[in-house]
Amino acid sequence: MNFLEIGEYNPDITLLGGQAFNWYKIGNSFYGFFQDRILKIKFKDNKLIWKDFPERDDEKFVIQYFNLNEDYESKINTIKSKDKFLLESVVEQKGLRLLKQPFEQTLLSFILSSNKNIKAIRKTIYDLSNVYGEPVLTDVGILNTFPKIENLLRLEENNYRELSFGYRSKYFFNAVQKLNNSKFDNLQVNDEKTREFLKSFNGVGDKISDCVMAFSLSFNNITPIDLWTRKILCKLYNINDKINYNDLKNWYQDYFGDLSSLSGQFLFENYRNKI
DNA sequence: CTCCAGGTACTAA
DNA sequence: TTAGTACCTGGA
Repeated sequence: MNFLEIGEYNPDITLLGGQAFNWYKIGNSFYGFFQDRILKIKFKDNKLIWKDFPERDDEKFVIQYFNLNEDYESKINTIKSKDKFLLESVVEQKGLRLLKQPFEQTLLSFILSSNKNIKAIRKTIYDLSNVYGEPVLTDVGILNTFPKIENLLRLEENNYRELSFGYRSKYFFNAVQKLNNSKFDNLQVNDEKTREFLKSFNGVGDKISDCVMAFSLSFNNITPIDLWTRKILCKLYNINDKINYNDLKNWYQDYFGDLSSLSGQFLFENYRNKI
């Protein structure tokens, strides 16, 4: 096992909340499945203990995925001094962090998220991996990776119907083809161009493109607006509930700036976990 | 059984 | 630009 000093960290909220749907908790460890590996992590005494399968000791991947180069503590200090709601959220959801997830997998996963609750999304993505991912031997037996594009290319829309993707089957099928035919080197450079590219995928609208930008592509000033983040603004901050998507997102951006993603995630998890 | 879910596409005004 | 609605399915 390898380890990294990480400071404050809460894997339960970070890995099993609304950002990622590819983690399982087995005992005190978490197993995440990616397109080319299974990653095992455990958190203890401010250390992130990790191991990858197949074993490559790929520390770079772990550091990027968990955002370990950011100054988390100073961000938290800024956020909690913002107002009483943020203070409460930072205390209650202590150790929540943002992830920097691999692009393809994040986009495909969020395409499956529309109009589903988190538990159902996790099940769908588990089923997909279980059937079409590649088996990898780990210390708890065989676990499956998230399928690679090259393997998904062989499938038809109907294969996704069989996995109960429902009306998202067509979106998913089209996205696989499009990902295979697209070049995407500079997705973190220009937010307008990136959003335009993401929304050109069928089944990707405002919300899902923002999720991909915030949880995969490091656009830290974006809070994806869903039912919860909308409810939070309207009830806690007394915003008119007829406000449209972009105005609402702009409100978050104006209020939180570059800490918008992280702040929004704190409010989201805190509100969601209390009901 | 009903209602809802980290929405999107489509249509009509 | 805005409002209304269908959409697959499983969880609560």
